[in-house]
Amino acid sequence: MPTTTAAEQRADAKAQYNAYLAACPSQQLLARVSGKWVTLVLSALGSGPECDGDPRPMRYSELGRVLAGVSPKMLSQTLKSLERDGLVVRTATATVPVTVTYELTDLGLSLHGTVRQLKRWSEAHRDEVAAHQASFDSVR
Amino acid sequence: MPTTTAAEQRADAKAQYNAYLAACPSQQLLARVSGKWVTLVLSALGSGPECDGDPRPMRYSELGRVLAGVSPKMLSQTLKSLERDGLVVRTATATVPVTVTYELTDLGLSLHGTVRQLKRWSEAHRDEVAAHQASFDSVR
DNA sequence: CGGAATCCTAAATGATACTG
DNA sequence: CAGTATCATTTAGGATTCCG
Repeated sequence: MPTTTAAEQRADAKAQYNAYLAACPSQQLLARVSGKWVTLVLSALGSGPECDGDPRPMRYSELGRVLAGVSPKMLSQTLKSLERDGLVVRTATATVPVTVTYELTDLGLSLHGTVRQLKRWSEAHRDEVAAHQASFDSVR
Repeated sequence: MPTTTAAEQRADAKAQYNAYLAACPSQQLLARVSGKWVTLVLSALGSGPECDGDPRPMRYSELGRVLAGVSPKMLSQTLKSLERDGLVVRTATATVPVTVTYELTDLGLSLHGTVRQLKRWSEAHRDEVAAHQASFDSVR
């Protein structure tokens, strides 16, 4: 029996996939940055709780309140990854109950600008997309 | 036994989350549009296989080749959702083995422009992010 | 208050085989 | 060629509990 079957093909596909990622390396960063909570946190820190204000530092619990429904786990996780990427800074003040605030860095602000564009696109074309969906579904 | 425990709290969280989505409705579209394969397909159709060319129609199998590693399932699924959203058009020609091509619509092109910006951001700041990650990790 | 650790569920994703 | 159907797996996400 030849050794050329499923295992090889799988390895091959992986290799090709990695080759594609190597060709478009930004996809990896893009993927990391496109996460659900990443966008939301970025949005909150960049636009304030009202979704359209100015960037300002926010506390952990405040973020938790604004992004209602987020579990502490996801919030920590997201904030930590953003801090690791240098998009936010964490500031801990040693008051009696500890006070921790998160704020966008310049890098984070620049990304927020881009994300904001994507958000604007979403807002601008939401009706159009919805209309397409409706007509598509009605045919089915 | 009171009926106020896990189930209620879960429902409550859901409700709050929905409330937040209602406040920022574009997040839904944003989330749909930020999917891994969505970005990749959009990229391929918008920039050609080389990742930096011009938009042009591509065949199903060609997309499968370019996005090496994608399963037929994910490819179909992604293409169908994009078609449903009105971002791509599917054209089937009744040749002997069927020929099917996918192409960006104007709407899809406009999104591709925005995604391209995000990609550019990723490319431009990749080193910076990597540096931040490295220094962050070295402290830990 | 701000998180870390643990356990668990559901959804996304993928491999594979089969059909028009 | 262009998919669909099914099953296995990975992973994201979330509830809960405890620590500094």
